[in-house]
Amino acid sequence: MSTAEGARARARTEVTAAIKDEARRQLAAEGAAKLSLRAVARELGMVSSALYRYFPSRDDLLTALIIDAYDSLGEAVETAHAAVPAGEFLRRWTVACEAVRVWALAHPHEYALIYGSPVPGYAAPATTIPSAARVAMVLIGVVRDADRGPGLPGLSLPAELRCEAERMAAEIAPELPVEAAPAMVAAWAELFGLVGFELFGQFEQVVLDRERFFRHAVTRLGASVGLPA
Amino acid sequence: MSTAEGARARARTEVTAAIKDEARRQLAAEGAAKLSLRAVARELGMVSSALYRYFPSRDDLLTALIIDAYDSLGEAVETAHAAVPAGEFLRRWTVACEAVRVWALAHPHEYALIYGSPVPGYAAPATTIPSAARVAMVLIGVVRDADRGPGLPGLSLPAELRCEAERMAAEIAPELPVEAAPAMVAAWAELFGLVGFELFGQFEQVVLDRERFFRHAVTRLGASVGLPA
DNA sequence: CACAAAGCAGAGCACTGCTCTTGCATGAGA
DNA sequence: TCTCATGCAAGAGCAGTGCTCTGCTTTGTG
Repeated sequence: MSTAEGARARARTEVTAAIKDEARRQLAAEGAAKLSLRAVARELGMVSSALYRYFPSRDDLLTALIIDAYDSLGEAVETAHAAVPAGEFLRRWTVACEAVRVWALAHPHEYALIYGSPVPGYAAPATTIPSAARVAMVLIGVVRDADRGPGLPGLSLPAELRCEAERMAAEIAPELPVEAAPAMVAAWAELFGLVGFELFGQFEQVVLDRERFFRHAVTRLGASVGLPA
Repeated sequence: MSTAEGARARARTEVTAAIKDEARRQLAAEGAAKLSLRAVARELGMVSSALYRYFPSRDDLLTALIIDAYDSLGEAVETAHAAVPAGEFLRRWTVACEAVRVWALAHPHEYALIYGSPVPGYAAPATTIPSAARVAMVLIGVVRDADRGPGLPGLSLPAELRCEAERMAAEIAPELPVEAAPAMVAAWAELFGLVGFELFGQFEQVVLDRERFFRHAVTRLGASVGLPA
């Protein structure tokens, strides 16, 4: 009665939030594979079956955590990027990329949840797409602004890819020059390739000064999508 | 007595191979998370506890499969690459990259096992390193040969990265020019970023003509490490 | 040929996700 | 204000998991 939604509904959202919090704690501590509904329930002082009133299955709980992780990463990147003056395109780009890396190092298990191998038999529902796209939107925004501003240098685009590039540009970033679309997607993949390799141990005994190397790589990446130095 | 190693040892290696084969079958069918020692034993007509005579734990079985997967991928890339004339550097590069993609699409679960998120609490032993390095060795070989041949164009290398680049070059590819080392590592990460994104669904509704896009991306990648067109 | 070692089966432990029934407390309408 | 339906938690139980321990049988070898 204290709120418009009624006491019952409010209690429900509170318990739901508490479950997600505890699940996130266990996720950070042990990883997605060891996330157990029973353990979450135990920690919250309830019985395991009670959790199924809030999440119909373990996968649904994971989906909720996935969306939260995408949003957490997206917000981190957006705020870091927003602190850079709009005219410094390359710095906007590198700062956004570095925010991805910093977030990933701070939340390795959540990163693995969203960018690692998908759980078998689990298909991420379409609900996750908007949250998942936030990082890409920031990167696209930088290139779009640079294109409107000083003008992007013409990127090469072989004839056989023209058709696909036009579709890509039309579908994901209508304001982007057609030539930039494939380069953007490739840069996007390299960014997460770099972060994933560092996080998942592939750089062990290969790259030691990770931060410096990463900064160099994303700077080159900015140039590869046509950002002026 | 029929062989030098003795009948007992031979039976042991045969059973070990049978276990790995069945495990690989289940891995391909259901993914690493659903690989169950009991199911493997059941399919082989033995009891679960008997498996522990061959693999001390589930993780040890996974390690064996990981090494096999790295070797399978490495061999696929090596043979595809060997079919290209030594002088066509860019084609050697793209063929090797495309072999990675083809293998990954044919063995998605094994790819996820070696390049996806690591199992929590599981650290890949150093035994896996030689097998894991085979793909990188092929790529390094192409750039090395191109450098000895027509000469690689000078890649830019900021002063602050010089030290790390020298260490990287010395440690992983002594014959490589120092300037090429960071570019190689970045290209390596992008290659697996691209393949991973396609395999793990990140390209859904973003890239449709995957093969064409991939070919374009790895061609650009070859140029980025200095290979002449 | 005898013996020790290797391999096997089976029971059992402590878990997991998930389902079903039962009983209780509480919020909402008469 | 009282009643009643609804939301929720509890607990037992099912089928499965990785892993261990105890005996028993097979088998290669000195």
